[in-house]
Amino acid sequence: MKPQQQSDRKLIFDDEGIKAFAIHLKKIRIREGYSQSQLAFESGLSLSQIARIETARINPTLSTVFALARTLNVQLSDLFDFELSPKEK
Amino acid sequence: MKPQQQSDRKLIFDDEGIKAFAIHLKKIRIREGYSQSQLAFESGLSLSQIARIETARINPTLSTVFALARTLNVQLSDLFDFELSPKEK
DNA sequence: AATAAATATAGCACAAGTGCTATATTTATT
DNA sequence: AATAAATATAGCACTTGTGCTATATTTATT
Repeated sequence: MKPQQQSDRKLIFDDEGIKAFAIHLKKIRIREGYSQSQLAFESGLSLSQIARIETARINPTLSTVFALARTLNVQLSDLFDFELSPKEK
Repeated sequence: MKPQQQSDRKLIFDDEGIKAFAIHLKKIRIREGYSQSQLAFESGLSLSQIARIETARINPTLSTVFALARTLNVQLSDLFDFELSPKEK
C-alpha cells in the first residue's frame, strides 16, 4: 500500500476564475442561441468537453477557448468580460 | 520498431491564436514594467513557463492566464484585447 | 405521464501543460 | 570587450486536458 505521496510542486487550479468563466460562457452560449451539442459540433470540440467547461470541472486551454469564441462569433474581450478577484499581496 | 502510429483524434493547437496571445502578453508585461522572472516569481508560475508562453511554444490553461492577469493587475479584457481571425465556414 | 432533447457524469487512453533544474543564447550595461 | 541581466531551450517527471464512448440525469415538449 503506497502512501499517497504528496508532490511538493504546486499546480494552480484557479477555482474561482474557472467558475466565473463557466458561468460567463454559458450565458454567452445561450445568448447566441447555441445548445452544447451544436457548439461542440461546430467548434470541433467534444460535447463532454463543453459540459466539463460549463460545470467548471476542468481548466481549459487557450486553444479550446479560442475555438469557442470563433464558433460563437464573439470577441475574446466579450468572452472575458468578467471580473477576477484581485490578488491579495 | 513500432511504426509511429498516428492517432485519428484531432487535438487543436491554435497556432495563430497562441502566437497572437504571446505577442500581446509580452507587450503588456513590458508596458507594466515586469521582467519575465519578476512575473514568474510574483505569479507563482515558473520562469520556463513564462518563456514558453511568450515564445508561443505551448497552449496555456486559463488558470495560468488568470495568474498572469492578476499579477500584472490588468483586466482579462485587456489581456484579450486582440483579434482572432474569424472561422471560415 | 410519456417521450424527446439537452446536460451532466464516468472511465479510459493519449497528448500535452507545468514545475523543476540546468544550460545556452541574446541583450543591456559598464 | 567584458560582465551581467534577461530571455530562450531542453529534458524529465508528474499532472491534467481532451477525445471518445457510453450512460445517467435533468429539462422541455406533446
